[in-house]
Amino acid sequence: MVTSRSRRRLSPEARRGELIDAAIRLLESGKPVTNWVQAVTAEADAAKGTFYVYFSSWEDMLVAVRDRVLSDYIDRFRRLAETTEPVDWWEAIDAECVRAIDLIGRPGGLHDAVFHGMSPTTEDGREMAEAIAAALRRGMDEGVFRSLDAHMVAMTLFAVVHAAGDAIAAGESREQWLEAVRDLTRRWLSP
Amino acid sequence: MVTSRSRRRLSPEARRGELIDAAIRLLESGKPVTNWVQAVTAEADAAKGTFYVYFSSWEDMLVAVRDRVLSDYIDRFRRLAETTEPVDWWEAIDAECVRAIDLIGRPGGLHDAVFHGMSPTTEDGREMAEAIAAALRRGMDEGVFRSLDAHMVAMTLFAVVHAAGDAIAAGESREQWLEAVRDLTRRWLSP
Amino acid sequence: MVTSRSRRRLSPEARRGELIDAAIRLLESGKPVTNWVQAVTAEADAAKGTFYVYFSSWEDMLVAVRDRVLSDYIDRFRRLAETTEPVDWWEAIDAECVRAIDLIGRPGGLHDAVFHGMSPTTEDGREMAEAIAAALRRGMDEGVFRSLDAHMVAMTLFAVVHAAGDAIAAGESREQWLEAVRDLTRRWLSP
Amino acid sequence: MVTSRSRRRLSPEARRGELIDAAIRLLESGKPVTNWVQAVTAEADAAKGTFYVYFSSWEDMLVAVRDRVLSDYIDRFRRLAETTEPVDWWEAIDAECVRAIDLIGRPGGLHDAVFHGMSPTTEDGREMAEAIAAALRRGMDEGVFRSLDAHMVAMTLFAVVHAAGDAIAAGESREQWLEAVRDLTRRWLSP
DNA sequence: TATGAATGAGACTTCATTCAT
DNA sequence: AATGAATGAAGTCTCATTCAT
Repeated sequence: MVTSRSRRRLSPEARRGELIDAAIRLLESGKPVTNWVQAVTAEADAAKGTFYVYFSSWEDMLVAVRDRVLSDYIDRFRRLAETTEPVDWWEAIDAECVRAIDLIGRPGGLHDAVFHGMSPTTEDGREMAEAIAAALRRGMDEGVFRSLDAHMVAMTLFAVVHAAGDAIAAGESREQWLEAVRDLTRRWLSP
Repeated sequence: MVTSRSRRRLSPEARRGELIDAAIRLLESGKPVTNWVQAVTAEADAAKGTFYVYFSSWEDMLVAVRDRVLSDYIDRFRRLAETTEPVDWWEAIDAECVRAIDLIGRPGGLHDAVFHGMSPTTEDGREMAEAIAAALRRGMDEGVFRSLDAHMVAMTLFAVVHAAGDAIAAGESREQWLEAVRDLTRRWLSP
Repeated sequence: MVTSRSRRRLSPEARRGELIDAAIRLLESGKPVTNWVQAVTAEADAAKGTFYVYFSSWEDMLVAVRDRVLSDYIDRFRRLAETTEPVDWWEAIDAECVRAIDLIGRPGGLHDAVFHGMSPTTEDGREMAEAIAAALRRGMDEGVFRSLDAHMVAMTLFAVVHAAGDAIAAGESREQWLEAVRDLTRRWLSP
Repeated sequence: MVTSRSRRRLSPEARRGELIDAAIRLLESGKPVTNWVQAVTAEADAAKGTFYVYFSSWEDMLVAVRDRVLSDYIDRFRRLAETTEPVDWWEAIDAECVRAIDLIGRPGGLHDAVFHGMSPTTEDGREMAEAIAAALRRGMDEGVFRSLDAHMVAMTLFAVVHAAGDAIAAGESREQWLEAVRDLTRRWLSP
């Protein structure tokens, strides 16, 4: 298979983006990969050496992937925490849970690569937890949620959502798990 | 470093046990290890080749470690589910949660090595989940807990306890997390 | 599979013989074996260590196997060379060729283990070649065979027989090869 | 011994060639080698890992060596079989025998590595045997050789030549063996 | 004599990373 | 900026051989 790729000159931004995209694609595909650097560059139609022009190591790439995946979430929670519009907190929390469960439940190793070992000690972990906690705090302030330690609620919620996603990925019923999580949050967070 | 170790002849059982012990010790220590087989045999005061007399690969050892760690739990839950004595279900659930949190919260990679990727699809995962669910079911039958899908409650509880343990391992307050989990279970499972 | 074999005390002769038998059985079986010492002792229903009571190394065993297999041949050729009875040399050579071809043609790695690398430089090789040559020399002396360098004829014959055996082992027609060898010897050795 | 070799960047073709050359050199040298990959890369002034860029295993390399060594032969026989020029078959067969005997007789393990176990079942074996047989068939058609199964003649001839080469490598007289083979072919193949 | 648990040198292989072009 | 050939440290695993019992 001689895919004689000729030198493709791209802007650094674009090339870096293509590599991250390729990594995410592979991570999501769930195919077992051992030789990551080679697999990613092949997928991105770039040469192996090009990888190291943009990332200093494989760990570095993983950080980039995590950033990309999380920034979406974090942004949305920040907006929730900072908006001046009125927010339907129950609807918001349900929607975010579903969204997260579906991301995690998607078969493939993406969420694992992104979340595994992501404790509140990591930079990313803290940022994510804080964004969620900030939103929850507003819901508590407005009296919609019971007053609890928002940080701990955020972490716990994250764990629950994770479990649901895993179970769904393992073949259990999505509907039942969504309902179960909804039931749990209602019981737990209602004043 | 020639630690000219003399040949120690042990019964297969004993030697296998020593190797598992050594593995658990290292896993718990949290020291970063890359070359596990060599590290474990060194720790167990055995030769590298001896490892392969008892385990066909590192994965195989991990299974043995998991078995060892889980069997304790599973036994206790089975006893709860089968006893004819009256059980104080709230006390039981609290006690088990504390115990689990403390195991997981113990610094080091043991619980991670044992539990990571342990979904209800794995043999061990299913066995554990079932043992917990069976106990919960009795609590529900006796009307102490609300009637819910015991399997899902078990999995979720496991995730929550895991999160608590992780947080504690990361330095957060044990007391506050224990209290939070207690509060969650009360709210969630009370009829 | 706990074949709890209890200590079987055998005369050294008998035990050694059993081990050689087992080795030949395995060699003949053609099953791919990597761990020979272990395979042979298992087959002989003996402990691994017992092997080294009778053989100083695996090479040593191979020598014993070779001796066993060859001694038969050598004896027969010696008898041919030394008998005072009249010999039908054409019949004798045909019979020996068939016998050798059938040994070699028997599927399995025995003949390979025994003959591979057996050049006239090895002790065994020289002995075998000499025995054959001695018999041929008598056939020549009696005028039945053409006068040729008996040693070279022996070696060449050996090679031809080997090729025939291999071909048969590889699935070609035994009858045709036997006939071809017979034709070759007639043409080549007739005065 | 730190032979701080600097990085030599070669075209894949060139590097692969150098590795094969090195392997042939070692094979011919007859030195006992256990760790082939390491020995070959050292000989080729390359790093161990480089070997696996071009060959997936030592077996793979052996195939390449065989191809290299055999292609010469096969080509020559094919040409003989296909030429429209008149061919002096006796001269041709003598020349090829001498050539083959000299290759095999060259001390060292090359021919052994290449030919051992090369039965007519292997791809290469069949190809080689067929090329020889095709040439012989033409000699038979032209009435120079007696009519025989060309395939069997080819295999047998191969074996005889092999024996001669081995004997010469073991120190016997080249002249006598060449003469013996010549005598054999004359007797056997003349109409 | 017999056992089988223990050994460790070393073979094989992988893959993140480097660097000459 | 881009390439891809080259590297070698590091890991996994095998198996003939040893030796305490």
